[in-house]
Amino acid sequence: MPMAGTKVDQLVEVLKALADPTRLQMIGVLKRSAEPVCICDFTAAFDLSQPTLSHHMAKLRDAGLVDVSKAGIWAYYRLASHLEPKTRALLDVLV
Amino acid sequence: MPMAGTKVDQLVEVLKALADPTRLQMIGVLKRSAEPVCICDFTAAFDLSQPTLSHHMAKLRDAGLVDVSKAGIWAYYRLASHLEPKTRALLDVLV
DNA sequence: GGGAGAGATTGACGTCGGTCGATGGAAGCC
DNA sequence: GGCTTCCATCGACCGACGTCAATCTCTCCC
Repeated sequence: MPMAGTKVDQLVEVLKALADPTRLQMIGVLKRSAEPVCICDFTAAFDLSQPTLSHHMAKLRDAGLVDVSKAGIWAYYRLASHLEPKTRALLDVLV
Repeated sequence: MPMAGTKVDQLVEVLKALADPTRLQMIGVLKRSAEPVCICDFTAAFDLSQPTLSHHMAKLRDAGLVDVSKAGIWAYYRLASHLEPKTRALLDVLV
């Protein structure tokens, strides 16, 4: 089943979203966490500015890897619930 | 088993090598092909210059994804035989 | 209303990455 | 030796990317 079902460009977009140390670790945190995570949790864990982390999270969101739900002041992020099978398998291998 | 065994940076290096349409398709060709493939085969398949394809192949080689063996004028590329389990699983998911 | 806090957006800067043309070997053939 | 072929390397160009400071938006609470 060689590259069947998913177009190359779409797969590349997911890979590019994951091909960054910060974003890969963010996805790892989200995948291991049962609870949604807010940006402020990441600013405490990573030594990066808040805009930078927000930018990384936007990349993950654009790639369809995470869902966000705003609750009051906070934005809660979690792993996307409707991941494609190939993307899901990819994350299972990676983190 | 969250991110166990492989350091994040090493994993990111592999992901960056795969996060390009040309290289992802090159890996697909190599993985599906029982025979080693030379650069000239890629120049026929892709609409890119020979230096560009050689550059992409070097990236795959630096990431440890492919092996090369020179025979006379030709350079034969194949999927690396000593892939890490996680990398192998990654390629099985992708292509 | 006014202040405070969380997060997104903007603008800027430096670096990295993909691409090409030109050049440089190395091997085979006349 | 001289020519051709395959591949790697170099230099250059340009767009994309990661990062930050500054600013904006929105919500909550006094």
